[in-house]
Amino acid sequence: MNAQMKRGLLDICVLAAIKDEDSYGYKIIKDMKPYIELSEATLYTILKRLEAADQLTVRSIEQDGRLRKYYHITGTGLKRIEEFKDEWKEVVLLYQFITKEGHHE
Amino acid sequence: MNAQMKRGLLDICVLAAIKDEDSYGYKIIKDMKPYIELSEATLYTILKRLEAADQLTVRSIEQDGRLRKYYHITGTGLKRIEEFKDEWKEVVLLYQFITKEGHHE
DNA sequence: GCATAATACCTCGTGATATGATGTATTTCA
DNA sequence: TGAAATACATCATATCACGAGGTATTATGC
Repeated sequence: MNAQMKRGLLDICVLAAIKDEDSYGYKIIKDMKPYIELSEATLYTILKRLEAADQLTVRSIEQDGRLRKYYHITGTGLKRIEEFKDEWKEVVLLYQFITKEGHHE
Repeated sequence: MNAQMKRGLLDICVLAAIKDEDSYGYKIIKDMKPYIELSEATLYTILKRLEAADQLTVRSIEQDGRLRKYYHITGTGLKRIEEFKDEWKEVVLLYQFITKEGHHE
């Protein structure tokens, strides 16, 4: 999938990836890989953005001397997913506009 | 629809708007309005981009002293729409990932 | 034992691009 | 006569995905 298409989808995907269970950077990338690929640089940009927007919270855990940051979705984050579902309806209409035959009257 | 979501869709929408019948800037905006709103600044940016990518051709027509530029889709443009349909399948899978309940095993 | 890969975090610079603001010129209509 | 609609255009700005590069630890293969 190209970069333009990803915009508007990636944020929501990351929220979805931590929705049911707190997760951390490396795992999020692996979990999303079958559906969409994103670089670490992209993910950390997104996580920062979502944290600044109060859509997730962070909790640092030291495990065997290795740092791990767990991300937890907030109410605002869950709301964002719900809003996306509404927006999706518009996207589907747009898809129909793109694929329908004979626009002219 | 937010700006991020529009990216990756707008180019294709403009191509779809001229797919069956040549059209010009102002009309394209009006035709797309029920489905997606875009400013003139955005449209002319897109038209320039699509022309540079050989996805459409331009033909200037003087009508009652008023300039009108008609845009015509090329084979490359039609191919782009077809490619988008494939990409759409990935987007739908992504939507399922976002909306499914219980990601954890 | 040692190199390579995997895990796990991070920053910086760049390129692509949607949009508001702004400008030009004509026609239509109240 | 003046406002709105038609129709084009440019520029500056903000957002954002990503490649390139960096640090440190643990696991794996030879």
